Amino acid sequence: MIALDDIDRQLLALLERDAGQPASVLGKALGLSQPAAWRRVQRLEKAGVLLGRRLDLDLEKLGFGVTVFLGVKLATKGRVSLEDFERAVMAIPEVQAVSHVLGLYDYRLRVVARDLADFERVLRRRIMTLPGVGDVEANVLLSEELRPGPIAAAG
Amino acid sequence: MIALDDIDRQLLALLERDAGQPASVLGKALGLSQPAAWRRVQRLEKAGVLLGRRLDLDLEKLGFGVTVFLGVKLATKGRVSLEDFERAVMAIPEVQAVSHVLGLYDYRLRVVARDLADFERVLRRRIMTLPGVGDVEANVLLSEELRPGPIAAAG
DNA sequence: CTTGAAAAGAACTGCCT
DNA sequence: AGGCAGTTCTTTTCAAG
Repeated sequence: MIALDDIDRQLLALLERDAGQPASVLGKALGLSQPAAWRRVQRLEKAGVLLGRRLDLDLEKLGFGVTVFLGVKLATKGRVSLEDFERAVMAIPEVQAVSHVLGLYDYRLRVVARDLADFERVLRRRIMTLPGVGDVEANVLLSEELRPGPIAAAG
Repeated sequence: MIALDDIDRQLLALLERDAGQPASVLGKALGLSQPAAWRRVQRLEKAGVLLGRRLDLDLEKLGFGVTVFLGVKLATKGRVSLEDFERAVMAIPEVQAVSHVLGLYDYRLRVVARDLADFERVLRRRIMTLPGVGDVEANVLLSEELRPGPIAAAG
């Protein structure tokens, strides 16, 4: 954790909404000169707070009409099982996120597919055959609302 | 859905890894001139495939040490209930994502908090008191691996 | 921490193939 | 569709207060 002042927080809040803004625009909004705003962004990057910029894509328009959240319980949970499972699950291209969690399930996966038929194929051929998989629970995504980031809201 | 050729796909795959790359670099990697690469990016933005660029932040370094996935069942599920719930849940700053899903739960939430004590406060005071909330299931995030995006992997 | 200037580079435009 | 040349704007470094 690093020391952020109010201006850093405002800066991150602005960038959370649109990471493509030039330093001149950020500076104007914050009452800073363009180089001053630029240096703040640089400092946050070097401090490892700002890891990078990612694309926001329309999955539907790319042909991925189905997103499913999976909860996965492992049948066997030794150290080797976890590593085997993680390696195998990351090799499935449709798996967008693998979260190791504590609770009723051991892993939460975010999986994309062209449609439900395609998802069934992935589930039966790839997921259910993963090493050590026990119970699997699925939630099909209907709609989603995302917040720009934690600073803008919870500052 | 829109028509993308191979070059568009390669372009998106590159941008998924780092959305801050200049068109000159993208062009070099694709065997195109800088304006040609730039025009492709513009076209994808106007087509609505590329929605924008988002920040990738280190939540730990920002003081959000805890992330929890919540599954929420509603007790009453009329049209009004869903809308009431969605409006109320989005007003909680710690809630980073609200996903309306089909399955054992009605909603999946992604919640951040400073620590577990802070999370308990959010859960008891904000989440459990939401209109219409029935069963709630929690998974505490231990670690997470994200893919850069669907194109790089599943093309 | 700021300004202002200057150089380098990226974005954008128009014209041409 | 792509390339080239030129203009505008941003980024980046530097000198200095």
